[in-house]
Amino acid sequence: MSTEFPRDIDQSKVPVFADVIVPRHLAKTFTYLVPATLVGRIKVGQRVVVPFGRTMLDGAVVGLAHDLPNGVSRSQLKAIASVSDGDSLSGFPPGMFDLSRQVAEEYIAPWGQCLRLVAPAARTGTQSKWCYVATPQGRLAVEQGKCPEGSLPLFKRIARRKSGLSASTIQAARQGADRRALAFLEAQQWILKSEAAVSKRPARLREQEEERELAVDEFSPCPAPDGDVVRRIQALLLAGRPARILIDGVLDVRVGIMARAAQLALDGGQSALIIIGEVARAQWLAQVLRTVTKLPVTLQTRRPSGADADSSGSATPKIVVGTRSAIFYPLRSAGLIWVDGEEDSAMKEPQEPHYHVREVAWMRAQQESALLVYGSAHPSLEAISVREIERFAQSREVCSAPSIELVDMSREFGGLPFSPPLLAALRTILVEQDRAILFLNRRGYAGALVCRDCGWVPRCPACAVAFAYYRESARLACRYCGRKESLPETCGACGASRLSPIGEGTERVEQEARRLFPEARIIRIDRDALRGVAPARRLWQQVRARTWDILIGTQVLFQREPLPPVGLVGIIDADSGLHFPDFRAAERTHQLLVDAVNLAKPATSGGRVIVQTSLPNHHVMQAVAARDPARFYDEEIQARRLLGYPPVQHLIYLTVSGKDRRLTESVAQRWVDELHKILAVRPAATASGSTSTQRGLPAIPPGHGIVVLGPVAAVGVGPAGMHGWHIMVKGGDRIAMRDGVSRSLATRERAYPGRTFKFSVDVDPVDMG
DNA sequence: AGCACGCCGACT
DNA sequence: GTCGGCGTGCTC
Repeated sequence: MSTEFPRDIDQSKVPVFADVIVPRHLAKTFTYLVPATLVGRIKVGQRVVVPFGRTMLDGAVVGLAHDLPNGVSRSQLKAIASVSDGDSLSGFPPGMFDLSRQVAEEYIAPWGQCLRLVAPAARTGTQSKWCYVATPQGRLAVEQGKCPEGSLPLFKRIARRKSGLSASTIQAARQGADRRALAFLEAQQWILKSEAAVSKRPARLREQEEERELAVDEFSPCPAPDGDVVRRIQALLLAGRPARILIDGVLDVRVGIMARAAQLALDGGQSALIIIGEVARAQWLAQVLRTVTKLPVTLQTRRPSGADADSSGSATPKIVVGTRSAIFYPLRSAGLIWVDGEEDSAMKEPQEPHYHVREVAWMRAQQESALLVYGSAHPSLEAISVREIERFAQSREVCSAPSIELVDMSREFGGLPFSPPLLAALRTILVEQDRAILFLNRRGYAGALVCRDCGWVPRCPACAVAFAYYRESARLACRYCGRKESLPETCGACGASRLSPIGEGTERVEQEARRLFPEARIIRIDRDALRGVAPARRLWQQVRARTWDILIGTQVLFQREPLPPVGLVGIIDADSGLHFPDFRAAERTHQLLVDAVNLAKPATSGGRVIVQTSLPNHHVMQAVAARDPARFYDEEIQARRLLGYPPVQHLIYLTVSGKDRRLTESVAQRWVDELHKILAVRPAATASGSTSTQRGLPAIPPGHGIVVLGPVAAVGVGPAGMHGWHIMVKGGDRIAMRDGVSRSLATRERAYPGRTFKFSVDVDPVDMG
């Protein structure tokens, strides 16, 4: 990818050629002539409309030159059609053009693709609501030769697309003849302007309806004390230098501080940008902030559309609450950027460019000299490991935390979902007419084997992640390095022979609860139960109305507004998430358990949490039971250091996909080979313990070796008939890895043009596989 | 990525 | 016979 710095040139010399990037998955730039009328206006960073193939595209100038680049002759060049301006001269909100370049470099994505993130979507993309379709009478008329010559090409262009041609595609291009042709065809009713097949309106309406239902009144954020945090925020906002702080605390405390911080920013004439993972949470938070601060709050849960986001950024300071893509929201002066729940996997964009809000927010904060706040009840290891970060632990008062007990499931109760202590606690709750939440960790379903007696799980000796269990082939395989093993007969820890797939038996929880407590009102909230809009709404209404005694739920419990605390939280299978084949399995489990614990009332009001686990000595369980997150973080960071995982080292996850399984594998293998050459790495085997030495390679400083793992077959993802192979690049030298992968990607795409193979890159992957 | 050109199966 | 599926190729 050509990511050389934009160059400006001596404007006095003409003619000038402009290098333009377009919003497509194309890594290269395209050269255009600068028309005499625009010579003064075309600068690097200028947004321009250019003819591209048969259409017009919204691109950006990334370079200027007096000479033609090699390989192109002047005759094939087209001229820039116009500059897009809007309120800002360049057509981009201030700083956003540079931000898009940083994102492109950091995440190894075509710059043009990143442009779409920062350019208000007025013309870019095919999101237009309108499209033109040919009418039957139009087709007939044209068949009969009634169509004038001038309008014929346009009609044919529209007619050949069954679902019609997007209005924006034509609109941008319609000048002179095309414009007249379009008007003529429409007047004759030979074409029809109609709403595009995928209309966004129903979704938007639904969201608004849901927003009205949100139970904001039940939530009262802790009023932010004029304590250390608020004073520090105030000082940092005034300092006008980029800074990062981490606020580690429960939601009601965070929201209190957030409201104060936003207020302080606005008092100082600056805006506040608040990012939160889930749409429903963003809606809830916007409502809460409106109520608490009495300030204007804009909700931005989708990419800015032309209507709302003017290109220069909003002139009056305001509070913007939004989901992931709102990190690119144009604001004139963002003094405060708050990423709430920075550890949420929703902070990672699943499509190209695979940016992470935690990092993009920092890029933006640096650019705008803003204060960046990461807020979380259980910060990621990445956030706590940021070298210069100031951390404020706003821990719950000890008295406001519930009492927590661990129940060792490895020695008791023969596979029943409820241990005697949990049963007893449930009975008490029902007698006292309080409520209980039974929490299930469904993530464990992903298929590992576990010993029913001691909780041991077979793991890959090299990667330390749980082996994935393949029932059909009766094998174990490592999702990271591809190592395969046959099924163990007996448990590797205790020698028992009761190994079975994780998750079996948890379906029985609801059944069993109903059998044991026939008089209790029991509802279940999980992905299956929430399928469909109407059932989901009904269920959430029931949850809010508290017409239940026992609520059985999975992670989806945390995706909405916070639930009112209950007397008892029972965590049925606390350790099942530990066995997910992901190096973050323990971290995720810790987060979930902390969230589950926070569903309970304070101990002073009788709040209890019962954690059922087969691994009571695991650092996650110990940290939760002791209400001491440091126990978890200290041990977890040690493990990451030992195994070379983030945040100590870095990962880049590569995927090759294609139709033919074997061919795709060989293409992936060649990519691995090339990465070895470019990165001068030892073969993966060396790093994982065996002893072969590669001759002629430079010595790698200890701790900074880069390893390349794979290719590993992808498991059942992607469209049917496609085969994916994953490669993982792992190492300490982030820049070298990024540059190497970037270069190798370019050669791969050159070596395999066309669509036979698709290459994708995910820097700092969050969910793998 | 889009969008068009070009080559093979089920329909007026 | 052609309408329309989606497999390659190109975009300054």
